[in-house]
Order: sequence, then structure tokens, then C-alpha cells
Amino acid sequence: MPVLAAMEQEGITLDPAALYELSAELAKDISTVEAEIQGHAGKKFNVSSPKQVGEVLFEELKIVDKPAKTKTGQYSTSEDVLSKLENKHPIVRRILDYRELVKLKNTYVDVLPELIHSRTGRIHTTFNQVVAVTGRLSSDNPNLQNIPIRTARGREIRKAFVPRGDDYVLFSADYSQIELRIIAELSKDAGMLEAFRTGHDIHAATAAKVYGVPIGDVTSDQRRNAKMVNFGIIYGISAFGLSQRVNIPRSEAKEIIENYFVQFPGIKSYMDNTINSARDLGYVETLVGRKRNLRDINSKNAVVRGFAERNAINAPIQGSAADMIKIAMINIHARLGKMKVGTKMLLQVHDELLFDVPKTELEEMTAVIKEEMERAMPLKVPVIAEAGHGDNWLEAH
DNA sequence: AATTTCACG
DNA sequence: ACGTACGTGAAATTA
Repeated sequence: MPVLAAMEQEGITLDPAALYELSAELAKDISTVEAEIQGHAGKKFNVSSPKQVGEVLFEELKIVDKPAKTKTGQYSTSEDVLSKLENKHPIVRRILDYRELVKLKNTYVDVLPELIHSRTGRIHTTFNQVVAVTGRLSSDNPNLQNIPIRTARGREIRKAFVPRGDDYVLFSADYSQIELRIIAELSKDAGMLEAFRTGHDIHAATAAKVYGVPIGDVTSDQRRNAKMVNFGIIYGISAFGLSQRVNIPRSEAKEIIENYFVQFPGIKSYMDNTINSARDLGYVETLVGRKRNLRDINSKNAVVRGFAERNAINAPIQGSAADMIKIAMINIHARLGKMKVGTKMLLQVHDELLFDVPKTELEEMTAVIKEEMERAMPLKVPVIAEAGHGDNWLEAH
């Protein structure tokens, strides 16, 4: 609590001028794209209305025979649906473009500058410690754990988060593949332990095993698929889920998963054991023994039970990573206090910590922060934190 | 107030 | 036959 309170009160500096400029650019692009969409549709309509978008795409343009529906019977126009229909009509790509731009403008660019505190001149979030069921933190009012980074326009927003002054840099340190390292720890799977101990690219190493090729011969497609499988493992994999994400037939996804479990038998048995234990006890535990109750683990409804089973797999993984970074935060905060330095912890984003660091302390802090993150909760495999710094949050990565 | 969508890890 | 990858928060629309 004291660590989070200090971070909340410290806040983070925003460059509002950069966002005002971006807002004007986005406004211009949004009206261009909106006009183009309405041109394709042959009429004006509210492009922000999923209902109206669905009617235009599936009743007027009829771009597909059997449109997907939401659980309330509306046409689904979500990103995963539309991205698969991009080749049906040029309007589809433009709707996705419109959505991206409007999201960024309305959720971040036009809102964050208004939240600069009148006295501190900085942005102050709230970190919630008892919201996420896995033990993660959450951040709200504003949420600073979901600042964009994946698209070009999104990265412009991240650039507006800057150091507290000219003599400072933003310093970021993030855990490398922490959830997969924790699976290696929990499962003790020999192949996964070995992959991390050799320091190989974990997704390439997974692909090499699953596809039966030398690691040097792994293609980018094979690596991408293996990466999706590794994510699937963390989430409690299903053939359906993998087939959706990789866009392959479910039968193919099933084969990949079966082969994965042949290559990593320790993962398979860990998952079976975890679910069986949860059925007996009614809960699962993280590495330091924090529990998540799973009241539906013995449900007779297969769908409900399936959710609980995936929770049983995921919660110890996500939760142990959350425990680890919290321990690191406590130790770092204590150490910074003792050292009487100007470095301040600003934000936590699940596997990343962000700091304001005086340029004079940069070398020292790189060593201290990395060390504390890596030693917070030792595992059977190396725990690696990667650090960077820059004149804004994007460059710090 | 509920639904839909989408931003992040 | 069913409905499905884990965890969040926020905005706009719809009911």
C-alpha cells in the first residue's frame, strides 16, 4: 500500500501540446475516412454504431452469406470478425481504420490532457490492489496500464509521457517472458527448463520441438504459430481458440496441440494435476500460496466447468508473475528510500516498471532495478529483466 | 444499465 | 450439441 500510494501521489508528466497536435490530425483523418465509408455505403450513417455498421455490411452490401451474430442477436462487427472479411469489400478496412482513430482520439488524446492535476501538473492514476482475481494490480481514473503502443498513431500517444524535467529520463524495466518461465517452474517440464537455461528464443525453441526441425531452420510462420501456442498454454489452450487465433482448421490446431504435449509432457501432466487438485480443494495457488477459489470447477455444465478449468491453469501463472513484481516493487521502493536518491517509481504495467531517473543516477539505477527485479522470486530458470531509457515512454522501451 | 468494441499485459 | 483461449478499464451506443 505505501508503495502504490507513493506512485499515485508522484504522478507522471504529460506533454499536452503533443496531444493537441495529434488530436487535430486525427480529427482530419477521421472525417476523411468517415466520408469514404459513407461513400461506399451510399448514405450517411453513424459509423460509431455497431448496429448501423452491421446493417450496412450485411443487409445492404451483403458482403457475406451468414454473418456472425452477438449473443443478443445483433450482427457482430468486432475486429476479429471484420479482419477476416477485409477482402470482401474495401469498406471493411476503412471501418477498422475509423475505429482505431476514434478509439485513440476519444479514449486517450482528448481525455488525458484534461486530467493534468492543477497543483502538481501531472497525471495521477489509482492502482487497485483488490480488483483483479489473479492478484494483478489494475489502474483506473485514468487507466495508465493500457496506453497504446501497437500502432503508429498509438505510439505517438506514448511519446507524450515524458520525464519530470530536463535532467531526468524515463526508465523502463520489464520481465522477459515471465509467464512462460513461471510455467517452467510450476511444471518442471524438462524441455521447457532446458529451453530457458540455454537462453534460446523460447518461441523458436518451441517451434523447433513441435515441428521437429533444428532451431536454426525454424521459419517465421512456424515461430509465429509456436508463439500463439505458448500463449494458448498460458490461457488454458483449446483447439478452437488456437484455430481462431492462427486462422487454421480446428483439426490442424488439434494436431499441433497434441504434438506440443508429446514434446512437453511435463506441461501436460502439470495441467492435468492442477485441474484435479482444484476439483478436490476448490482452489488453486500461486508460487507464494495466494489462492483463487474456483467455485465452478465441479459444475455439471461443461461450458461453465471449462471456464473454471482454464482459470485453474491461468491463475497460478498470471498470479505468480503478479506476486513476483509486487515483491520487487516493495524491495525497490525500500532500497530507493535508503539510498536517498532522486529516482521515483511511477507506474507498473504487469511485467514492467517505469521510473523517473535523474541522468546522474542512470548507471546506478540500471544495476539496482534490474537486480531487484531478477532476485525478487528466484526460479529454477533465469529471471531476466530488460531495461531501457529515453526522453519519453516509447523510447524507454 | 447493458452491450459492444477495443486499448493494454 | 454446446460455446470456448487469461486478466483488466473506458467510451459510445443501445435498450
